[in-house]
This record gives sequence, structure tokens and C-alpha cells, in this order.
Amino acid sequence: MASATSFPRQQPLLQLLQQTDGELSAQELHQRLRATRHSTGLATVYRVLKQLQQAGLVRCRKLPSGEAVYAPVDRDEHHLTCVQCGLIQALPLCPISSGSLGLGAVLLQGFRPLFHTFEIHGLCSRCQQHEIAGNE
Amino acid sequence: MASATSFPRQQPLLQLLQQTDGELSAQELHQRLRATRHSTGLATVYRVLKQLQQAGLVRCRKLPSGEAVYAPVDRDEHHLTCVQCGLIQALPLCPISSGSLGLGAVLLQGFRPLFHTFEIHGLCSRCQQHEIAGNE
DNA sequence: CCCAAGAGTGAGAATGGTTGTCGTTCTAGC
DNA sequence: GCTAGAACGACAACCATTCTCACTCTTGGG
Repeated sequence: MASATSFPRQQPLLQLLQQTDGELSAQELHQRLRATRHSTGLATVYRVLKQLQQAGLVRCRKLPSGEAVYAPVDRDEHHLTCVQCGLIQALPLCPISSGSLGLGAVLLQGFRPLFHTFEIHGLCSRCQQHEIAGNE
Repeated sequence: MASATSFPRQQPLLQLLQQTDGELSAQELHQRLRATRHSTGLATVYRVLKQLQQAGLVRCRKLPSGEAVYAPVDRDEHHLTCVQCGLIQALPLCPISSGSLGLGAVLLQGFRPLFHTFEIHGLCSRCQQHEIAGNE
């Protein structure tokens, strides 16, 4: 049986995520761990991140650039992303916690939710201005 | 000035997306266009997809596998994704359209929304059963 | 204490979707 | 027809992620 202590790399990585504001990519986690006494191979960072994600401890989302960023699940933060310049702003709003959402078991059909992502994509104010300038 | 007709590749690609149920990856679009008289280079498929996205005509999301899939913006469909096996189920629910969400201009601070993504990640019923079996 | 079996690990190779490069082709204006 | 500039396609380059495989560590039995 797989006891919780079978994965000694989980703890330092999870702590690092919890101590850090914002989200970290696997590459960044790898870098930062190298600077501590918990240095870890990149492959293992990915393995552990998958374990933590499946255990419901860590959430993950993909940036437009293609890289994945991770944060503790209890962070209920979402984002605005500019489809032109890639700028990311925090979105002080969550469609789930803001109530009214009857995520009933009916809809989920046996699916056990661990975390959710909600993102709005559009144009930041700066890119809107460039757009106007370009059309005149 | 960039007139709308400057991009003759946009129309066939957009139509293909509209005619197709579900989402298509750039690679799939490329394949399918080759089969028509609108055959197009892969680089151009990516270029046009970016244009259509910035024009607010096409939405995009990243699968856990890393590939991006595209659909017309007016499709308001969201998904459940299994973090273990990658299974994707449709989620007959949208946190925005289901009302109550006062996405006021205040929150957006000049950001112009084009589309949004909402996804729930968790364990599908099959993977939950395997998990139980594995722990006993 | 020694040994064997199995799980965990790390370095580096392999993968694959996406983006960049650059010479060619097309279009618009003259 | 001619030129300038944009659009295009084939292919190379990129880079985050995954795979491979030999090595190490732990555990339990002898």
C-alpha cells in the first residue's frame, strides 16, 4: 500500500508553493529547490506535481505560452489574460464561490471535483489603444 | 489599413470550425483543410487562428496534453477533465450565462473580454474506483 | 549483518505542439 | 508591366514535458 510518507519529495515542494505568492511553473520550482537542500531532478518535480494534483493538494493551469503553473488548491484566484500581449491580471471574482452555482451531483455524474479554473481572455486596455491607433 | 478581406484564409478556416461539432486542434484543422481546395500551410493555420482569436471570433483552450483546441466564440461549452486519465466530459453549465454574475466594468478595469474558459478538474468515476481498489 | 525485491530518483534523450526564419508569391497602386 | 509591402509555405528551431534506464534507497526475510 502506498503510504503518505512514500514520497519524501512532496513535502518540500508543497511548502515552497505555499510560501510563494502567485503561481510557479515546474521549471521555476526546479530552480528554487536547487537553491535549497531539497534539490531535485526535473523529472521528479513533474512526477511529484502530478501526484499532488491528483491528491487534490495542488491546482494547475496552462498559460498561453504553453507552460503550466501551479499553486495550492485553496488559492481561489482567477485571471484576465490578454490574447494579444499575454498580460495577466488578477480577477477578484470566482464564479463558484460567488454562490448561486448549484454544482449539483446531478451535473457531475460521479465525477469528483478537485479544483476548477476560470479565465477571461480579451484585450487589455493598452492593446485596445494600439488597435484603435492602427486602424486610423 | 488592414481591411477585413486582407486575410483570405480566415473564411474557410472559420467555416470549418463552425461546421464541426466540438473543438479542433490546429493540427486537425491543418489536416482537414488539406483535404479541401483551401489547403494551407501549418504556420498560416496558426497565424490565422491567432487573428481570429484576437478578432473575438474564435475561442481557444489548452488541453492537459499541451495542445490547444479551438471553437467559435458563440459556443458556450465547458468541461470536466480527469487529472488522472485525461478523460473529458461536457459540462452543461456556464458560470457566466447562468446569470447572477455582475462582471461589472469595475472589475475588468478597461479590459475588454472576448471569451472565457471554465473547467473543473478532478477524478472521473472510473479512476476513483481504481484508486479505491489500489488502496485495499 | 547480508541479501534480494521493489519503489523512487536523476541525467539526458526523445517527443511534439508551437513559433520563427526566410525566400517566394500574391495584391494593390501607379 | 513594375514596385512595395503583405501574406504565404516549407522547414528549422524552440522549449516544456515525458520517457528511458541505470542507479540508489528502503524494507523485510533469512
